[in-house]
Amino acid sequence: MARYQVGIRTETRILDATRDLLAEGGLEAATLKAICNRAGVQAGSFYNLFASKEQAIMRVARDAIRAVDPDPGRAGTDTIADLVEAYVRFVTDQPELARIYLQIAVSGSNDDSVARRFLRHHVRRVERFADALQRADASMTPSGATQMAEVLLGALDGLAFRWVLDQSFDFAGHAKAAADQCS
Amino acid sequence: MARYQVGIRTETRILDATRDLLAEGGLEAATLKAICNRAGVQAGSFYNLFASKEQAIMRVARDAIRAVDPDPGRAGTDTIADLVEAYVRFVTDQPELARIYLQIAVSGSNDDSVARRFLRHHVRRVERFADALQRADASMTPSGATQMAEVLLGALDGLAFRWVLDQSFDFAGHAKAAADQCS
DNA sequence: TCCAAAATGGAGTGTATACTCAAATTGTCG
DNA sequence: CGACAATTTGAGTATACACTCCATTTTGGA
Repeated sequence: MARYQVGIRTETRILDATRDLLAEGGLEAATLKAICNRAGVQAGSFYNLFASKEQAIMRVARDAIRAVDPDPGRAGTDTIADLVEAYVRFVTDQPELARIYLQIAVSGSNDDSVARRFLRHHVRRVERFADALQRADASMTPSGATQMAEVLLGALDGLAFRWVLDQSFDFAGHAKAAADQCS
Repeated sequence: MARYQVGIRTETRILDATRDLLAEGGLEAATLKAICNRAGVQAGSFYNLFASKEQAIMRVARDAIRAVDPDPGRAGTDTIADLVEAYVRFVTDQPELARIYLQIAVSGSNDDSVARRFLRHHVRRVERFADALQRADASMTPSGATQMAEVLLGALDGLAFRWVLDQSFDFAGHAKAAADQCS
């Protein structure tokens, strides 16, 4: 029952290929054939390791979602500026991953586990932002901080969306402006 | 070359069918077969009127995008609250269209005219918002108003995105909170 | 060294899709 | 009416796709 090394290597090759294809051409480019070609593998091998194409894509997407979160080790100590900067860096460093993030979230997958996963991460981020807001301004009520965090994160998402459509947009500058409005 | 009435009627039937299908099941539900079935038309008739399926969808999407804009007749007189309310109403009244709006914009379509169209409308809306902001606070510089309008619209887009994923989210309330932060 | 489990190749299946075309039908106008 | 263009039909084409099957090869532990 123990897995062979070669199988594990093949798995990572497939995941790498999937990630690359998603980054280059979005969901539509990530066909089974394209994935197998790029991974240097035949369909049979793919299905020896993954139950479906979607499963491979979800593995990649899950990692992308995780990457949006700033360093979890610093939770409870980071400022709003830190958190915003981490978000901006993720989006600008990995624009295609950011697009995939949006694309999958909005694609109305038959399997809504995707949406739920996104939401879980979103909620966690909101908490982190709200925490930072409250540390900066002790007079803020918890629910007020949460609401403001939702708005700020919404703004970041929306500005990222806009930047994905038009990369000449000054995403970082507007993100900072959004953060400044919360002080 | 003059068009017969019957052809015009068929065209609207096809567009109605397309709109309904998009509203009910998103892009994935709007297959050629489904559109033709619902319109009571054969594939040949469809292609007598439209060059491609995408063309029909774009016609519907274009109208939907237009609908996001509040009454153009009141441009120059409406308040931020008016504009935000119009946005909220569009999203909550037509959730599927809002999803398609996001879906098409982010899909990295082979034809980037879609993205450009979205951007054009976005820029127009930003101007409208910036105008309202400046009317409310004359001390605001034009570029400051534009930046704030971008942030506010970004927040609305982001909050709408969140609402599309989780319709129990209080979109209207947070949208109002975002608007209030701009006063 | 042996062998069962794991991995692989690759042809093949089934299905859904957008789209075409020649022929038949229908609408308009002189 | 009669001619002719606009429209419609519906069977048909081409293609892309995810996925299966299974004989063969490779792996790694006993």
